[in-house]
This record gives sequence, C-alpha cells and structure tokens, in this order.
Amino acid sequence: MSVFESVAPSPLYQQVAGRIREAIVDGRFGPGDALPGERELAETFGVSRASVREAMRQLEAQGLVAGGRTAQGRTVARTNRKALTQALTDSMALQQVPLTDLVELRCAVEGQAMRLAAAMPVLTALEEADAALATMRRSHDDAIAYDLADVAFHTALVRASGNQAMHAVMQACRDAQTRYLADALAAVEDLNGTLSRLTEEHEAILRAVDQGRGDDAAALTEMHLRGFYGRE
Amino acid sequence: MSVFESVAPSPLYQQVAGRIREAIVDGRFGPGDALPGERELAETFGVSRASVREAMRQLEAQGLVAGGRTAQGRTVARTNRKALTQALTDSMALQQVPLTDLVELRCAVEGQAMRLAAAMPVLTALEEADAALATMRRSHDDAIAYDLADVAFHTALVRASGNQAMHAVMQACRDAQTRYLADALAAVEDLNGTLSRLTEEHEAILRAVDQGRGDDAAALTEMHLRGFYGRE
DNA sequence: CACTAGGCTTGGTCAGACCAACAGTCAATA
DNA sequence: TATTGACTGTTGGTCTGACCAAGCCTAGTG
Repeated sequence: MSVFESVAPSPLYQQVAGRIREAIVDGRFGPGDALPGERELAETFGVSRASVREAMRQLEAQGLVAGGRTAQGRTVARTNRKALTQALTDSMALQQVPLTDLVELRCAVEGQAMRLAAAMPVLTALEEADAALATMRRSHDDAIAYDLADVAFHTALVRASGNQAMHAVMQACRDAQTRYLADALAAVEDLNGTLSRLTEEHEAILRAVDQGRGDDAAALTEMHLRGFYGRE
Repeated sequence: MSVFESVAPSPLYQQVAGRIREAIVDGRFGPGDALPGERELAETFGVSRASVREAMRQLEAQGLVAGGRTAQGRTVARTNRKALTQALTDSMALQQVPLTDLVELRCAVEGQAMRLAAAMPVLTALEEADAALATMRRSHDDAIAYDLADVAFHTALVRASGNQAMHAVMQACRDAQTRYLADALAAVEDLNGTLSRLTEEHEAILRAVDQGRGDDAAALTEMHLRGFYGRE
C-alpha cells in the first residue's frame, strides 16, 4: 500500500471489459438486452475492434455476455450458470479433487437447503418437485428420461429453500458430476429395480420436506446422494 | 435429437481454446508451465494470431491460463480460484441474490466442513489455524490485520476437513462477501471489544474441532458467521 | 570481470480488409 | 393477395501485416 497508485495501465481489452462489466452488473444493461455492435463500441471507447473483441471473449467466458451470434448483435446473458459450473469443474480437474469431495459438498449444500425448505418452503417449487417425481415413476425403464426428472426434482427442491446461492452451487455441483453419471449407471445391473429404489428415496425426501421435518429431509438427502455417487 | 448432427462449425477461437483447454486439463501442460507463444500457436493450429489471442482471452477469463505477462510467454495457471469467485459474485449480481443467501450457503459448507475436520482433521492445517488465532489476539486494534488473520483461520480450518471442493467454494463465498465487509465493520462502534468477542468465538470453534466435537463446531461456526454478516 | 548496447522474442494494439449469415425492403410472380 | 426471391446493410468471424514497449540473451567493450 504505497502513497502512490499504480501507474501501470492495464491492457486496453481489460479496461474495455471492465467498463462493459460494470454496465451490466450495475444494471445499465439488463439480461437479454442487446449490446452495441463491436464497431460502435470500438469507436465509443476509442480503441480498435480487435481490443473490443478480446474484451468480448473475456465477458463471454465469464458468462456475462451470451455466446453465439443470435441474429443481430450480442446480448447480455440471463444467467452465468455455465461459468460457475465451468469454474467448479476446472477447479476439480486442476487440483485433482476427488469425486467424493464434490459429493460431500453437495450433501452439505443440499442437506441444509432441505432444512430451509422444510421450514419455509416455496410452494410452487414443491409442486414442481412433485411433478418431477411423477415423471420419475413413469420412467423406470429409461435412464435418460429418469435422469432429467431427477435433475428437475433436486433443482426444484433446492429452489424450494428460496436460497438462490445454494441453488446455483448445487446446480454447478450436479453439472460437474454429470461426467461421472455414465460410470455410475454402467455399474448398475438391475436398472429397473435401482431406479424404483431411487424413486422411493425421492418420495421420502419430499414427504419429509412437506411435513416440515427438516433434519429428516437433510439426512435422507445426504444418504441418497452418498448412496448413488459415493460408493466406490 | 435429430438423426443429423449439427453442421454448424464452432468459431475458430472456440476450437483453439478447446484444444488448449484439453491439453491443460489432461495434464499435458502442468500448472506453471510455459505455453508456446501466440505466433507459434497460430501456426500450429493453422489460424491467425487474432484467433489465438481471442482463445487466450477466454482461457484467461476461465482461470486456466495465468493473466499478465510474466517475462517471456504465458503460463498455465496454478489455480482458477479467481474464476470461481468471479462466477459466484457475478451470479449474485445478475440474479440479485441477497447477502443472507450467501451467508447461509457459507454456513452450510463451513459447518459441514467443521464436522469433517473434527472427525478426521488434517493436522498441519489445524496448526495454521492456531497460528492465525494467535495473530488475531495481537490485532484487536487493526481491522485490516485482523481480517487477514480471520481469512487465514477460516481457510485453514476448512482445509483441515481435507475437502478441497468445500475449500474452493468457501473461499469463493468469502471473497464474494468481501465487498460487504466494509459496511459490516463501519457499523461497529466498539472495534476492540467486537474483535475480542470474535476472537473468543474463533477460539471456541477451534477447541471444538480439536476435541472432535463436530456438531458443536458446526453450530458455533454457523452462529459466528450469521452473527457477523447476518444482522440486518 | 563487470557492464552495456543491440538484437530477438513476446504480448498488446492497430488499421484495413474480406466473408458468411441474417434482417429488412421491395418488386416480381403465382 | 400472398408468396417468393433478389438486393442491401449490418453484424460477427477471420485474416494479414504492421508497429510498439518490455524483457531476455548475447556479444562486444571498458
């Protein structure tokens, strides 16, 4: 901490990215809004289009700007969920984090979410969970459909907690685990039986949440998660 | 799910970024390794330097490649912690997640980490926590020094759980909360008294972990976190 | 031996150009 | 009238070729 500030100018593309980032985070551009074109931005900031493009790449990777060219112009992203997932996944790969660590993390988050959901549930989310459960019952012979419903179920229940931060992290965990799903499923012999057992577990969790038994719901959720991914 | 696959080719910079990403994640480039120069990469992949640079910006934002020009050439990042923090912070801003949600998330993660730490502690980390505690006792009149020690303490204790995923998420939470720290501190009148109370809480947590009382440690930690950030 | 001046490489930046994709316009056609 | 199709302008994607400043390396100098 010197008296003087740094004179080192950060690269132009960083500054440009920073400016646009501010505008988005501050809400001057809302989710889904169209951004000015690259040429216009270049002129606005007084830099070359190349610099603007590099800034865009950065913002895109951070999930602030929607990737892909949708018709005309770029748009502000509605969610940066992919960036969060990506970061978590990369973190695991870079630091060679074992799957069990991720499972434990998810248990912690989702378990606590169940307690919150049981105490003060968001009712519409509970209905969604119920609908997902119905789908699961119908899909005991289709692993892919079952998986989709499974995601929907867990997502809905965590959303029922009303905690968006937990929701985001849980989704990231879930996405990061996806690559292991195939392995876990391949190890299963009696698909139909396994899936129907999983459905029962889901039913028990939802029941506990519904009846306000938070600790039970948490315990059941943790067992459920550890049981599926945790066995090695 | 059509019979046909998409024919849409992804942009070159995406493909380049993907290739380099693979190489890093697969371990062909280890953390800290130097990457080939932009001109060389351009030739290798048969694209222009502009495309390589855009790919680099993306990888840099994802925390896979170290930012900043260190002497000659770029290097593979050692950790993508900043990317995870960034993603969590942005997620909060984009979806207007309240601070309390983040605090709850941190409680869930850190609480569970305390249980794990109490059950099977990483001893070296416990020593670090102890050292941080000592620093805190010495810094009751210096909020900045205290804060640093506080971070070190919590970080060390979570690391004592041995769970790297929790460690990463907890750090991201903590970093994302930082912007609120100033507000929380400004609201404090009796700094010295407050800090000494916080130190006592820290001591109690460490003691509980040390003695294997996981549930106690978790409860204390949650109270500690909620008490500081949670009051509104 | 210590030191300095080039030379070389690297990332940062720019200008200017071309292409493919797409929205919007508008006239020709069934 | 409704559909089709050509035309135009804009946007993002890509390339080329260039210049600069900062830092490494080395050869030559004192």
